[in-house]
Amino acid sequence: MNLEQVARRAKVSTATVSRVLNNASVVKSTTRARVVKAIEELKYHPNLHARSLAGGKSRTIGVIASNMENPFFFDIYKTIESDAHTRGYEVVMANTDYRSEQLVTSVRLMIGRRVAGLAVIVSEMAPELMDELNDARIPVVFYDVGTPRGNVTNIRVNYRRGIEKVVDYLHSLGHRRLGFIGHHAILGPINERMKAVMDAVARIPSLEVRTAADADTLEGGRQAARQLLSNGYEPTAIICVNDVTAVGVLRELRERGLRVPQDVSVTGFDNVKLSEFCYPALTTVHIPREQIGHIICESLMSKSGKSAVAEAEIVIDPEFVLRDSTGPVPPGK
Amino acid sequence: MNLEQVARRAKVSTATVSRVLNNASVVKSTTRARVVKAIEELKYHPNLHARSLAGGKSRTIGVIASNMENPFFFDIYKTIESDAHTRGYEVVMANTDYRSEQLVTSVRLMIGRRVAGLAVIVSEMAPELMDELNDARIPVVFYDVGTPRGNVTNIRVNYRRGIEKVVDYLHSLGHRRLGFIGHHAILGPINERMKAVMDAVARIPSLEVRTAADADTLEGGRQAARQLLSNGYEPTAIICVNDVTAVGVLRELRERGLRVPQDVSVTGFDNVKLSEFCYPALTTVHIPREQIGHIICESLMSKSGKSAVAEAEIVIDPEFVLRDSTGPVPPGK
DNA sequence: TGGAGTGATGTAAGCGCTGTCATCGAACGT
DNA sequence: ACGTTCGATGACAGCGCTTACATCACTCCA
Repeated sequence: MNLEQVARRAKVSTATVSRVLNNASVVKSTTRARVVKAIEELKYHPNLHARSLAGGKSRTIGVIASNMENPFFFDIYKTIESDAHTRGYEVVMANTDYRSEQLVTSVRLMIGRRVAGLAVIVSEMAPELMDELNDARIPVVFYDVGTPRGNVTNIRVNYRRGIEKVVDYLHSLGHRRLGFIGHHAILGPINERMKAVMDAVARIPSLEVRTAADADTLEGGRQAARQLLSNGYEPTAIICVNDVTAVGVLRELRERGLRVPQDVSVTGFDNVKLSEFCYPALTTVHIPREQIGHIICESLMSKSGKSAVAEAEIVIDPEFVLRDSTGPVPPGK
Repeated sequence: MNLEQVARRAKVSTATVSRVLNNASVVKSTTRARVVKAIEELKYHPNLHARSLAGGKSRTIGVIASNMENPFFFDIYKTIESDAHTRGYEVVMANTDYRSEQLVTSVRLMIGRRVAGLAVIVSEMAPELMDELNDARIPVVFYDVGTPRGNVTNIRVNYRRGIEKVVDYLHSLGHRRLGFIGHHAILGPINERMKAVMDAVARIPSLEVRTAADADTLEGGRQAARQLLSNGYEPTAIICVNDVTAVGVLRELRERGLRVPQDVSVTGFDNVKLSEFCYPALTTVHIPREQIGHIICESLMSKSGKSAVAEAEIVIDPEFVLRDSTGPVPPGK
């Protein structure tokens, strides 16, 4: 079922059918009606591949994230999708699961699809891959990628400020022995986030911190908590890299008979919906996901218009959110 | 950057480049090396649209779900994706957000992309849309769509059995006044699931039930609970259509000072990871999402091979999972 | 009355691939 | 020495669209 058959049935040329499909106003209304009728009768659906190929544009934007299971990323995705739709764009998503080969595959897939723009929401990305993307002349927006290269917009969260707020608050409650739970991608002193944590703690001499890591899933958080508490270390407060992980930690503590916040305080990061709904509700740091989604989409759209916009860095300041999972250090600890 | 330029640089024909790209073994290794070199030097990425168009196949399968935010659907999606990848297929996803126009749009988009197969994981679908899909000759697998039409495989969960197990268990604990929390799509006596609930309750004369609904989100569950409890009704047990909703209900009960399970019992459905991690851990019904994902993928693959396989219905029997959110009816209730 | 202007439609050349068929040189058997 | 076979490669016709550009029938005004 193709354009030509529709054209034949409506007794017009393929160009006219194409014009009808693309809402060109030049078509006479009686002709248009004939064409529409033929389309319906034949149950015709335009071939999007042919369209993209012939038109030289795909009207599609790609979103690559490291873990769509985490509602934080999904919220960003949803905003992008909604914004894109209102502008007549489609969105294709790819999940990398924190695997760098998967990231390479996904990026190439997006290039192959000739997406009109690409949002990359992963914490780590090889410089060569950034170059590859840059050479493909695809407008790109990074979220939270350490050191971007090329003509891209990079959106960063001031993680440092966020973590400082958390550390300061815990310190004000009298906590001294802290735990930090991250995930593979960010553990290691090279990582910006990891450094932020270490620096925030180092500012206050009386503070001590140990770290543990796993993927940012419920189960991962639990495993990491187990690991953190396994070698006799008894933190009075545990800082988590995000809310999902924190919920996993909450469970492990419960299982060990440790009450939150009476025995141990726990903090999350992101302020996803779940952080309000778990028990106890998490003290966390809000990151405005919708705003991030809007910025990404807008930036992508403006870039695909002009040829070469100067690269930009956008920094977002997170807000501290006080809930029920934090409390004063237990007496005698 | 296209095939021709690569061919020119490697001093071969476009056909040979194409053969290299598609791993045809007929190419002499020295020629292959020249081509690979040219591809790398030019940073060439094949245009997937052209490939699909010329090849007449897309090696892509589509997945449409009503709410990817719910980990239940996402788990199915992930399994499909992983299975598809091992077979060299790509996956594109679409989220309908329970909106029927969005479903129509998504289905047409998939047809337009000429996907090799399509999984539709939504509870409700207009018959005309099913016909449209059928006419497009795309292999389709439905999950949990009420009354499928055309040459499709339909995977159903024996919801009836699942809900009976829940109702029977609550009855055995002495509960009489029940609440059921669904979501828009399933409320209304026509719906299979709704009927299952009503029938399961009707079997036992002493039982009474009232219903409330909202979307299957944390917030939606909370709203629905509020609605259910707003008009003086005091159920001693609340059955939820899924786990996410149940976690929302848990929060509302906590806010009202009602203890679970001492004052009110709550049950979920699906047995997503979160159901173990929330507090209290949910008594629920397990639905094997990975199995469903595997079946979907396999069915799709086998269909795209043969021309017309007989339609099939696969029914999955759910299992009752006892945890901490259910207990005996409070004395005097 | 004739040419310019205009609105509606047709013609046809690609877009970047794949896949069929043709070609060509080398090795082989007789 | 000559036809045969075969492995390796090239030529080229599409796939189903979009989009200049051409065309054609009118209308309008000098």
